[in-house]
Amino acid sequence: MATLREVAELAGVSVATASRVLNGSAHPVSSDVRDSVQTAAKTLGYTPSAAAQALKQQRSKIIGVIASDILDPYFAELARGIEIEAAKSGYVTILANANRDPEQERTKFRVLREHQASGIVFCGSDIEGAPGTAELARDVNMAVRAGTRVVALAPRGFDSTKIIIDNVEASYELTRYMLSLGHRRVTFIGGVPGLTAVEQRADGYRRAMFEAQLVPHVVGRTGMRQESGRNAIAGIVAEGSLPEAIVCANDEIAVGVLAYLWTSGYRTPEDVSVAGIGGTRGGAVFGLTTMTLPLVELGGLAARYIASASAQPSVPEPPRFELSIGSTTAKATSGQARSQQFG
Amino acid sequence: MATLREVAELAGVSVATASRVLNGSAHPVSSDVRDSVQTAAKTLGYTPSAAAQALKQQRSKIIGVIASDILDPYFAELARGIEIEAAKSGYVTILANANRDPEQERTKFRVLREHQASGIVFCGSDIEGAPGTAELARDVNMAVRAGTRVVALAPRGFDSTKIIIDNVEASYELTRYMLSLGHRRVTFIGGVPGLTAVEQRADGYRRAMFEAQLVPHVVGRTGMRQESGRNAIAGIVAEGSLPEAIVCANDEIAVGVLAYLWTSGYRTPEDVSVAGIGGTRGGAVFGLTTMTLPLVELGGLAARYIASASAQPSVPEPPRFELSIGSTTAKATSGQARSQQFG
DNA sequence: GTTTCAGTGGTAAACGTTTGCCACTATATC
DNA sequence: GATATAGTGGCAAACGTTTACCACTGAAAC
Repeated sequence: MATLREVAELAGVSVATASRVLNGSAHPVSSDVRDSVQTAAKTLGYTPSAAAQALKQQRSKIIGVIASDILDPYFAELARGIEIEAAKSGYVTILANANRDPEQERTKFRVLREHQASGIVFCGSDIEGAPGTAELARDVNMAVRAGTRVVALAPRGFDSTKIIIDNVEASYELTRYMLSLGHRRVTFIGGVPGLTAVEQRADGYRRAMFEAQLVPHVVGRTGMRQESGRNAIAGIVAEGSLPEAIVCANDEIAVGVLAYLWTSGYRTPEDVSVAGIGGTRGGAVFGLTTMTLPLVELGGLAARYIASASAQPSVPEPPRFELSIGSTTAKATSGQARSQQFG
Repeated sequence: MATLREVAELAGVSVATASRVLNGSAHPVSSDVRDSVQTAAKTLGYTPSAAAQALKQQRSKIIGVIASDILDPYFAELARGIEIEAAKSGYVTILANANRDPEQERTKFRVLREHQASGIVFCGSDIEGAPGTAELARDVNMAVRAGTRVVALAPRGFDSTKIIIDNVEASYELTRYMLSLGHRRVTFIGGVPGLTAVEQRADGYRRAMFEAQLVPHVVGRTGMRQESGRNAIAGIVAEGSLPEAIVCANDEIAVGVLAYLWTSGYRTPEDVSVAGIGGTRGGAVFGLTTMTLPLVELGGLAARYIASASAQPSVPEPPRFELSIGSTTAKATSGQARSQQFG
């Protein structure tokens, strides 16, 4: 690999000048010298050493992403948004999966710092009382004070910049929509116990239910994946009663619920209305009613914040959830209300 | 951030010794000195500078991943496998999405090289005749000769190490399974035209059909996503005829097909058998019959090859597809054969 | 005819590691 | 007692950049 020195020699200038030409600097360089350096670089196929630059400048053009579960389209879309926007400013994205485990998050965070990442984005919220949470918070707070840009895209118990969507409102709105369709027996399904984002969504659901003077039912908190939804609804069906409507903790769970219902001979929305929260692309194919979020944009916001040249970039407003009505929800039928019994 | 020099001073030794203790070296160090260095490092919260290490050693512990589409679970699982295995050896994974565009792949490849990645993994095959393919091949071949480890997990027209699964056989086997169920009108759906992996799968399907003296039908080559499957089957239904069985170019397409069928009142496998290729987790929830591949392991293989300490690591055998029979395929019924007409 | 200054280019000192080489000690070998 | 050798530790030179500082030129300002 050609180095700056070789380019400088070929162009007949000093490395300083070559550096100034090749890696944008305020220092002026005459246009003929500039040209000769550029042709020399092209001839030699010069590639700057990111390592040397990082070492010298004490920061590298790296954005770290610590995701809860990259297999969940919600995070995959977020990661993609970050990557697209990062690439525009010449940043690369280091992806780390942490499985919602604070210990793993901490390890990944440390590694990211070793690589002098300019910024680190946490995708996914924390779990109340998970061991290692306090230590992670300590590390993050220290890094933030040291000038590393840390962004959380979900509720987190540390002092990072926060671009956080309103989970409570999302499920509140969605539940109210279900109620507005005439459903009364509305169940909330899924989620990881203690996961802040899920608790918030459950809270929004409960608030809407209480306001309508209905009893909330929260079940199947066995995870955030499609299987969880499948298992949860299987459990409900096994108990012999189907609610009129189901609000799922996320889209994946909702898709799992649909998969079970459809393969078991139930129909949506005739037998039961189902909705998700998240707005991933997967839901769209199933015509899922869901609270959507522009995920790619949200990721982009975080990347742009980190890549921003300004010393104190303004924190962007988080996007808002929007209700996207699909074909998995419909008005309650009188038959529905009578034929089934609420657990 | 504490540097090695600070640690060395606190421990009362030279930086050389500190380096030898903290970053594994063959040079022996007495255990008491070793201890004092380690405690000093702990006290100061020493974090090695990956940039400095990369600069000095001319390679950094980075594995680059160039994926076709990170939103496709197939690649997401692969990426996850790479990440898990990479992390075990202290490597970090840089993820780049290239949308199957050789120009983008080239850009990402260059950036990865700037960061002195030890290795780069291409996930996803190339598209015949796509502009920029030759230039990408030139760059890759140059990098390979320069000692960068490049691994392709799908058919590719450059001289990288290859860990490539047998796409032809996968669809051949799957098609034969469909035929063994008694189906005669078997259609192949989906895929990106010219995408090598898809062409291979289509070829395997055709071979099986020819052998059974049946006319192959390949349709709906509009992409690899769920939407593509949905649209393709919608088109087929609009033409008024449903095949007895459908082999999809990948699992995502198959799920899209199922989504359409189920939401349109068709039943699987009663009305039509559907199968995919890939073995992503998503398919499992729908009970999809599919040719599965241990994707996480496959990714791990690539990572392990790159992280290998040996100068000439042996190239691992690719895993083989295995038929996983779900609930979306069944024996042909006599009614099926008579009631419908093949386009 | 000075002085000032914008424009341009070079010199050299970092940045934080790793590692080849040398030096010293203590023990083993002849 | 001389010599080899294993064990241990330090010195200093890189690795490829960036950038503060200095130097020179020519034109503008006085």
